[in-house]
Amino acid sequence: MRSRVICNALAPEAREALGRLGRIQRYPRGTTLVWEGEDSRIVANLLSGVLKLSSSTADGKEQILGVAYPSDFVGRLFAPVASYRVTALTDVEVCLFSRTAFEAFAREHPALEHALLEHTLADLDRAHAQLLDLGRRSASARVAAFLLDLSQRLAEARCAAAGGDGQPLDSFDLPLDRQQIADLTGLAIETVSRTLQKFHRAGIIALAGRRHVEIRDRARLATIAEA
Amino acid sequence: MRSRVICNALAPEAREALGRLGRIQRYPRGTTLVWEGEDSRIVANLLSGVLKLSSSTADGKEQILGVAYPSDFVGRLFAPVASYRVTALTDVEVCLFSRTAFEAFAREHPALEHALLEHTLADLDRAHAQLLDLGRRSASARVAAFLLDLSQRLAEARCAAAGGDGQPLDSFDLPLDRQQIADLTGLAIETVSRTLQKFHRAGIIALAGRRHVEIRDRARLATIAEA
DNA sequence: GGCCCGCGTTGACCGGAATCAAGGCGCCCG
DNA sequence: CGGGCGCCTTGATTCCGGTCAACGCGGGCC
Repeated sequence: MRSRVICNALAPEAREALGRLGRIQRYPRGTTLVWEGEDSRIVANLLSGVLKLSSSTADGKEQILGVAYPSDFVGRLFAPVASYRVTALTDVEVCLFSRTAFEAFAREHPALEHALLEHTLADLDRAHAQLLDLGRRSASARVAAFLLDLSQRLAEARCAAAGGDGQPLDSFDLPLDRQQIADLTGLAIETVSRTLQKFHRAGIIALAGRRHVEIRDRARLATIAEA
Repeated sequence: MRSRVICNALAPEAREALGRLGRIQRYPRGTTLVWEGEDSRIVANLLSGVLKLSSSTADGKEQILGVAYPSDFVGRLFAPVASYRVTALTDVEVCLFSRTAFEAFAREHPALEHALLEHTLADLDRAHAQLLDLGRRSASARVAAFLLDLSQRLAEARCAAAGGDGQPLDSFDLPLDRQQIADLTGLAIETVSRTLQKFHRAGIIALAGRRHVEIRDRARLATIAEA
């Protein structure tokens, strides 16, 4: 399996040239890096931490479109305005590029555009899965699917960073608070809370503190997520 | 504005070479070209007609992930299995390619991969808009948004084919029946029917026959779609 | 270590859309 | 032009999840 970091598609010298275009930047939890509707001037590679990509209705209800983990590429290439907001869910470290400079560089390096294409197709697959969830699944199924997806993606991010084995994690801290889980799953915060407690009482998961989760019965969770 | 057909990104000789890889094929309405979960062996360019891309839950509820119009590229590159079903909503004419042959050709032609990237990013934008709809909007807003989007995309497809001006159409035939609109908007068929009748009684649209729609008050429809 | 703020949980109630159940009627066929 | 099938509409009822409201409690801060 190839690395998930897009710049690894490049030869070492090209990678170094790209590195010179970018600059490392840190932001504290809660910072919004890009607002929906504003000029799309930057794109970024997420080095550490977790970002949310979100959009909202005119009357202020928010929907999280996706969550980015370390090694993910973030930003909308080839569009003058950003169509979603990008916010740090944890302290984050990103490698920022000027969108236009990055685009020009990509034009010169087909391998990079190829990697971006594969990455974007994977994002599209995830969006499709989320569409099925939001359109056709119950609250329980959505929360179960969220937990399973999170455990998988945290494991992948850890793998990309530290060379773990990519097996899903059974015990982890939620990078999202209850409201954010609600925004991701298209539910109300109370429904998220009730559903998590229901899983807890059923012995499917364990909850400790506000953020810690342990998956105790992955198979049952998967069954619930299917329906 | 560049053409929306991806092969127009190529120089004439390359376009001809690509043409030799593909073959034109017609299918009657209702044909499923690709099943979800089966080997992903083909990709295609839609020449005429309308396709739906859909996925379903274990218990059989369907969600339409997107609808493809003439000039759209369809299929999942770089994945061994198809993640969604592709079905003809009308009689269609497509230019079919072997997925692997197309991929190899794209590797040799960076301009094609670039066009595919832009196309995929546009698909992702549409999926994001649909996520906001399904997660956070009422039945009325979803149906209104569907009608507006359809009128826009039918106009674009007509533009790509016949050189129209790309202005949204106010009068058109629905390529989808009520059940398919329900599957696209994540609603029940009865809710779709009731909502359309409500718009009709309010004078926002006119309905004639089963398929014909005329948008009479686009501004009001847009307001409803926003909420 | 105690206090307090804000996130999370729980309960009561409500409402929008799903579901269940009949008809109506457009449209294709003979 | 008439019949009948299948799509569509309409109505009655249910129920899931949203909303409103109050309380609990974890964890940060003094």
